Amino acid sequence: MGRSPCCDKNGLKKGPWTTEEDQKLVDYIQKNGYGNWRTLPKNAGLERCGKSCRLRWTNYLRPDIKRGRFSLEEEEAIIQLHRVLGNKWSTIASRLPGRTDNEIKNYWNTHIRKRLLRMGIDPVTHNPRLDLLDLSSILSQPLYNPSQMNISRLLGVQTLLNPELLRLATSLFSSSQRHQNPNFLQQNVQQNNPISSNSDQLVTNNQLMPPSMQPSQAQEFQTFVPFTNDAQAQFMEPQFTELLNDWGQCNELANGNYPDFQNYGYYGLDQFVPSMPSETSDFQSNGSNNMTSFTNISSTPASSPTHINSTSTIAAEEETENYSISSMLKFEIPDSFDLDCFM
DNA sequence: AATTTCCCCAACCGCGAAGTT
DNA sequence: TAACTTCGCGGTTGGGGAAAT
Repeated sequence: MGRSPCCDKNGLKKGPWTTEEDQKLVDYIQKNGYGNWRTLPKNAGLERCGKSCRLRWTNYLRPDIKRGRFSLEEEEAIIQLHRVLGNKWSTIASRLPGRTDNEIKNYWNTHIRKRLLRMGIDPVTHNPRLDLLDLSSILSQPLYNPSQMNISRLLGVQTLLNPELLRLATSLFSSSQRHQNPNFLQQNVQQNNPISSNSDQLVTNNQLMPPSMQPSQAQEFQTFVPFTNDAQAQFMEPQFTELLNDWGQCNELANGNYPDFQNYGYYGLDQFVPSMPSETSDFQSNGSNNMTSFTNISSTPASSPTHINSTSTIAAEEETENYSISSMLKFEIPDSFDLDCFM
């Protein structure tokens, strides 16, 4: 099918809309509706193309548009929906009453996406970024051969690799294991939530996460992240588990109390927040699984990545935002881990 | 105070899908 | 079935304000 211009552009105005134009458009639509965008501008007395009128109406003038900042709940919903839907902005917008696809897209690109990148998370896949560490090259090296593994070698490696990168590798490996096993997702979802058994169902069930989310709904949202420590461990190759054990010992030797992270996967890594001493981190013990854990608290600056922008208001804003993201993605990069160079 | 740089977001553009003739 | 029209989506741009220098 041949493309056709949306309208005759000769003499048609472009650029920002004036209040007079807005009023004309609103008045016309209130009286006549918006059946035919092509003929609408002429009938409404506007020197704009129909496309411009439609955009102005749907993105700005529509009476049901919500104004102002995105709430925490909305932000969480966007991230969760984006995880499943990708850049389907219109579909995402349909789950967020009062928000337009354009608004959500802008918010994603200017706020959420940047923060995910800063946290070392690929905003497309929602997984830790592969370019942070070429895991395959590591695993293909003789180092990966357990028979050749020893602490001294690992210590040598540590001079080349940031421990946090190694931690990322752990989660990446676990994630790749999950993808190689087609039953993994369903198994885990069923383990976590016997009601919902596939991601489509999850999306359908989450039209919009309400501001005051019920526990059951919260659980349903959480199943978007279908990783559990047990299941994670189940799919880890024994050799790699051994490798992780060694790494754990290695870190223990080097840094002191380093928890054994053989049971940590993508989901559980947030509880294994860095051995980096953090004066403001809330250190606590998780009695349910005997694993030492840190919990991120929104009021703990150290839980956030290093701020590029030092403005206090923005910093405070990001504290909350980072908490929002990290608490959902169950993944975090420590303050001292400079990711900017990877961006 | 002036200039530069950075960032946000409203608006535009190009394309494909769906509908119509 | 093909040609054409309309609509809607996602990516991109650039004007303007805020922040930094």
